[in-house]
Amino acid sequence: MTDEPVVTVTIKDVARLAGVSPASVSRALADPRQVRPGTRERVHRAAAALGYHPNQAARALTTGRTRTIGLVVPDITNPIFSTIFQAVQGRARQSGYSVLLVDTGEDPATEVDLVRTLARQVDGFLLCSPRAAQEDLDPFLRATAVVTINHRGRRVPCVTSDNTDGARQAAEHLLALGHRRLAYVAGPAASSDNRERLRGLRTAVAAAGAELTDFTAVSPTYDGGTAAADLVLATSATAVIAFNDVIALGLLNRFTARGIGVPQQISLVGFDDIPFAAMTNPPLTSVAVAKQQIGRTAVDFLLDLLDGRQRSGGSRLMLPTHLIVRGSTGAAPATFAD
Amino acid sequence: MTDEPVVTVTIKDVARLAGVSPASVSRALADPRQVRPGTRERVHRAAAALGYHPNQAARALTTGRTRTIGLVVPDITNPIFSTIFQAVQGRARQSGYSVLLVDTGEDPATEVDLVRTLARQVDGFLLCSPRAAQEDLDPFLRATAVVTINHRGRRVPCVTSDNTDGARQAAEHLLALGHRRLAYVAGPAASSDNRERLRGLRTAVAAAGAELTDFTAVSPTYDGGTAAADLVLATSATAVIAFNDVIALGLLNRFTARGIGVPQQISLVGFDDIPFAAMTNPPLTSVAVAKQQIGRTAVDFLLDLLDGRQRSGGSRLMLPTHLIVRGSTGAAPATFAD
DNA sequence: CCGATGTTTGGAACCGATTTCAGTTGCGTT
DNA sequence: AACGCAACTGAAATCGGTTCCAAACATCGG
Repeated sequence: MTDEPVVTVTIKDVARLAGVSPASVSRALADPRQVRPGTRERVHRAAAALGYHPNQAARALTTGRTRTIGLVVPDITNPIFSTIFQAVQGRARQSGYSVLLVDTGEDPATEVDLVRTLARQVDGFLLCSPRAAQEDLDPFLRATAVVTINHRGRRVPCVTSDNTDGARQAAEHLLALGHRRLAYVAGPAASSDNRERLRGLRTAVAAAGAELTDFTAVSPTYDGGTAAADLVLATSATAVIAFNDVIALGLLNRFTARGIGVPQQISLVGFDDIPFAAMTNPPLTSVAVAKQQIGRTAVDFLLDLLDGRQRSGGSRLMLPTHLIVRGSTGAAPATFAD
Repeated sequence: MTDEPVVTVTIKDVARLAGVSPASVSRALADPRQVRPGTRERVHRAAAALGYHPNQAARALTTGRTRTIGLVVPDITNPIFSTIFQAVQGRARQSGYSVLLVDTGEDPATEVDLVRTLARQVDGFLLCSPRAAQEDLDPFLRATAVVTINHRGRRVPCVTSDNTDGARQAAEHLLALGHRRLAYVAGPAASSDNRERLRGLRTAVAAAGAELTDFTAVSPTYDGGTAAADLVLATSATAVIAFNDVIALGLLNRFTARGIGVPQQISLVGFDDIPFAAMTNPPLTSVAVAKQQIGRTAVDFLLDLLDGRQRSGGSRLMLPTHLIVRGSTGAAPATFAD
């Protein structure tokens, strides 16, 4: 109807058109109960007519809130993180927040650097699977609200998955299939997910009197997986658990290329249950985590923190995991004695 | 060394410590040539000691620049877009810009809505594979700088891929393998990529006197692909080209589930060459696009626009594509006459 | 009808930077 | 030593909102 403004329309323009002061415009828009119905009406009409949208920078300056949250992930091309991003964005938007996505490229130094420079631009951070040491991040986080995802920090709200139990499920599944020698292709040492997964495996494997070897992948990526494949094959393991699905896909690809049958000769389990896990041949058995809920809850925790709300039970949540059995796991091959 | 500030440190704090005015601090930090070496030195020392980082909101208010760019994508879980994000973030960071990522969920209405509400918070947008109609977006973009990716707009800078040629390469590859009946599983109608790919196919197929059927996938996703698979099988096509790799993976999965041999019974080609394309069984033949360069160039174009620079040759770039032949394409099956 | 109370409202201060403008300083000339 | 010019610096205005404060107004009870 009216022409869209080419120049920016400010609160003063609205005030002038509505015949009130800027203060009243601000009030009418922020909390309608503070002004008389008639005034409110005129202000809203004027704002709509001019297509007024408050300047976020100006608002941020007085309120100290940017209405932006930073989501820090190691690698957005890993579907686990892009899925979490979607959940985070969805929930954030409901509360009028935007999401500044930060990809650290799996590099702890970059992570620290980016967090430092962005700390003033966001109201809070969602640190997803941080790779940097807690103490390197701490200084910058003192002034900024933080919720960690996939990482149990000391006094920081966090939402995590029950990795230990997920690992247990994976191990017991394999043990039940007759596997006695398992291998774990680990992820980043700084990842608490990784430590917990390893711990879960160790416990279950030890309880069954079986054997577990572990390697650390050069990186938690597809290439890291292909590179680790030969190391795994050099052991006599009949089943491999990978730190995540992306590594598992790398392993699978190299195994197939080497003519090693999966699961005939070696069984394979991943973590995260990314969509692609179901698309491979054979489809990948994987430990599913509640990606959507992780993202949503993390935002809720962060907003609680920002608004000074307290959670009964504290802002710490551990979500259950569950094993999804697909075609990449099968009975242990018959071996020549043992 | 010094304690990190718990309260925010402003330009005044630095000024006081350095014994100069806030104005000089601003100058010393923004453009060192404007102040005397001695002053500059004291200011820098003071800023470092206090761990001063300028408040972006305050800066944005005066300068009118937020130093943030918005990257709008249909679906960040599609690796093509997450890879582009990484390239964009990398280049943006070099110039001191942050990236606000916006996932529209493939929905044109959401896209328009998000662009509208965020237009004031970013210096410019990178519209990646927009699904909304140009005229719906236009009003908001009049006031904001825009570069489109994978979309040729009328008077908007853009960086695209040579889809027509990529499609031609794919078609000719298949024709050379003896296929005479091809099918195209299309993407969103609003996508100019889609239109160009279809056009490229039509031209090449027509020139060879072969046949092309096309369907539109319900959505350019894995599920869209699996759903389209049966439609494709209902035709007598011996080769399928999918709008993108994600659809192709869905097709592949359903074909395999139906016991249809790829490429023995049907050949399959995707677009984008996402990393997962190489991991499937058989690995997917795909038309590669220059994801990294697309992202980088788009940022360059946008920054040029923001800084009022002119590009010789205009800010329009079309990058070459090339077919990567893998295992999902093979000779057309021998048919009972034809 | 008046004072007390409560609700609306506008003026002005403020958030933390940048930038204009004018004043000060330093330096090279003559 | 005085002058002019350039380089440097600080005070103050400004960006566009929010919010405190006090004034204006309306409402109510006595």
